[in-house]
Amino acid sequence: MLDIRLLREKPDFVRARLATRGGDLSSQVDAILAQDTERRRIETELQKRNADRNRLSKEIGQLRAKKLPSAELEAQVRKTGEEISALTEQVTQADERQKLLLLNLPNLPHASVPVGANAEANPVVRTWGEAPAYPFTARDHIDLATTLGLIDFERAAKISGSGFICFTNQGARLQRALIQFLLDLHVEKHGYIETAPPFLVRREAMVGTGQLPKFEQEMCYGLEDGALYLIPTAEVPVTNLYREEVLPEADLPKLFVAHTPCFRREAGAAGKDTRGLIRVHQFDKVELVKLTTPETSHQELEKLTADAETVLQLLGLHYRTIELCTGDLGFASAKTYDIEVWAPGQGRYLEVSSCSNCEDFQARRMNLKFKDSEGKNRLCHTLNGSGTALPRLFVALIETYQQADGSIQLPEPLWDYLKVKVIK
RNA sequence: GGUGAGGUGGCUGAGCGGUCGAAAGCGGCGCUUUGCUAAAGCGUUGUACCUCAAAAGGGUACCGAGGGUUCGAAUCCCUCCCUCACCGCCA
Repeated sequence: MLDIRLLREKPDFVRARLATRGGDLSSQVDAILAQDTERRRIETELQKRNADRNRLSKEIGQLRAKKLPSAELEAQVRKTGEEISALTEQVTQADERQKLLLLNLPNLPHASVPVGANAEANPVVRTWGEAPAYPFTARDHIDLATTLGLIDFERAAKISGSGFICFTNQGARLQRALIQFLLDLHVEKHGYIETAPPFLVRREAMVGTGQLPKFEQEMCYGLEDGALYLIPTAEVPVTNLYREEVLPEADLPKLFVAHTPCFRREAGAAGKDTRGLIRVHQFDKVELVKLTTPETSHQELEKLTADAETVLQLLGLHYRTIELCTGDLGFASAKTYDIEVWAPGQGRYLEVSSCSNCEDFQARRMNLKFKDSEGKNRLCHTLNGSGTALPRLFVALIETYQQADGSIQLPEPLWDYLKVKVIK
């Protein structure tokens, strides 16, 4: 959510920044400003009426204390009370309209973000390693996993439908080993605090991080009773942990790592990546979240991205890091790096991590603040990034380390976790 | 799921339906005293929003949330949320 004061004071700046995302956001800005003017007009009127009532009621109290008649004033206040009820209703409605409009407006891209129309304009900021070459035709993960008995696609679909997978045997062990490896890495080497948050959250939490209200249909699973939502990412519960709190500045930055399942409808992606485990409705992910001051957030984003990249470096997986241009930026993000790992069996890069600085966009929605050195309460900045998504890491890993005989020669960091060096 | 207790300012903790944004204590900040510290004394100390060109000033709201009663609600009534305790059930 953007600061309404910024919209009021620099509407042209906001319009210009939003325009770089593409689409018609200017008319939304106009609608918000009109609504804001109207809201303030009614609110000021209401406050005057309230002041009247307070004053008159006090007078009535004084008259009564002196046993003097007060019926006339009482009639007057009763009338004022009716006006107040009507105005209060109007203010509530105006507030709600304005809030809804603001909640549906995306974040401003950071000034450093390259301007571009879509994903084609995303610059590659660095590349690590090289795509491995094979003296045989590289097989894809579906082939490998099925042959080795690592994943049971058919039976998962039988019980849950398409888009669900079941890791089995060494496949399940490999995923568990990866989770353990990732958590240990981020806790022990990168200084994150491990958290194991709820997988079901209230609506407010989803609104706080920006999944709602805009993406209700496309993205999220809600429970029938409407009270709780299945998290699409650990970003939701973890970023919201300190919502509605004022943190001491000395506590920042706060660094969290969490392993959770993620549940996604993927309604907007029908027909894409339907086979295999590239795009599924439920997957595991190790997520990194930071709560910082505005002064350090962009530097923390660089570190967070580097922390995620370390995963791929340690596992010896070729990857590239791209920066999302303005047209490809997510709703809540001011700046995002995507990390894409090479999948030899696919012959393409797969997004395994998306590292974003949401600046104060989420913090304003969730009322997350810190007390600065001068004692003023200011909004925190929030960041998140995958460290990393499990299924796609799994894909890249087995496709990269496949041998001619279809076995998987695991990289050294996983040996202790999996207790074997080769999956065959 | 059942029963009971309770949710007040940074914390502890008062609060008869009117003068309560809220006593008192602690903590924080400032000043005085002091060579320094300690101690003491005095003062000050919430958030959001509206108004104002800005500051100053003025105003409104907020005592878990939302409704209701009333001329007037922290105070009375209802619903919900949450916390704590005990019981039941359960991984």
